Amino acid sequence: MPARNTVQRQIIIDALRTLANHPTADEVYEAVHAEHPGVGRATVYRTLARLSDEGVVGRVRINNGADRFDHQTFAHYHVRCVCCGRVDDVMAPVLQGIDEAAAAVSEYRIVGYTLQFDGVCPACQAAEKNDEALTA
Amino acid sequence: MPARNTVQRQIIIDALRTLANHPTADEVYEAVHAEHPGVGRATVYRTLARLSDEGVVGRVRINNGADRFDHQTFAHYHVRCVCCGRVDDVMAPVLQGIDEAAAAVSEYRIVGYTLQFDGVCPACQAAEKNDEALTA
DNA sequence: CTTTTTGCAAACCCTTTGCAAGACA
DNA sequence: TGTCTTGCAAAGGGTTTGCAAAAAG
Repeated sequence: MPARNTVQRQIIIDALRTLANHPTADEVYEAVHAEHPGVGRATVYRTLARLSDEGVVGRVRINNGADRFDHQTFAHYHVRCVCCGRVDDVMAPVLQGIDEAAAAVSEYRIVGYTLQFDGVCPACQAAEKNDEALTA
Repeated sequence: MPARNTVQRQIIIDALRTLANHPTADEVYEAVHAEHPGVGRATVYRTLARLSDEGVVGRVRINNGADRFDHQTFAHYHVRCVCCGRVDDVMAPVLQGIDEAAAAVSEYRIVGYTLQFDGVCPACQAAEKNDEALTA
């Protein structure tokens, strides 16, 4: 059953294209709802889930945090700032043969993997330096 | 401030050693609470968090699911069954130089990464075969 | 006209928190 | 004793769900 081309679906796709930097479902909802107060939260969550199932958008799963959505769909990784929660792309070469390596030591049929980096973003690194200067 | 050696702490450590296969905090709570009804859920969550901060136990972060705890603390990966949610160890060699590779293409100071495999466990593979046989 | 989507609100899961009472060192 | 830890219950963040009304094909 192909997805119906509803007004809401298009609004949500457009919002995702407009919003930068991996918005959460709730951020998409806020943006959509601000412009179109009739659109409900459940619709945004349901539609984002469908879109990512269909491969129209990407879903970035974040440890201990809300999932984020990405209008880019090519394979790439993400890094999350442990200080401020910001998420950015990591354009590292995609790991080759890692599924096979896991399959070789497991009884599972491997269907995929998630790799997430944790780090400190430039802004928070700068803030750290300020703190040190003040403390010293 | 070193952790105090409370009765509850020891009970929780023992429960983790006894429980197999990466229990969630709530599963630890159920087990502990069954034996020691006086121990509350908050204590289990707080204590597990401390123990993993101290490196006494491992914490396995699961995408879209409860965190799991592991009395093994050496570095290894995990695979989660997309059908039943079961989590098992993946004793694949730990990736070398991956933090550096990410750091090379990012402005972030990389502090770590999380790698989680998704797959289908042996039991669910068998169940799939049964379904096919019935459908055919 | 049939089936899918929507919107709302309530429910859900997992986890954290405020606070007074209790336990440790 | 002074401080850390506990237990309870309530709140919190993020997401899903039941259902009747509305919209798509």
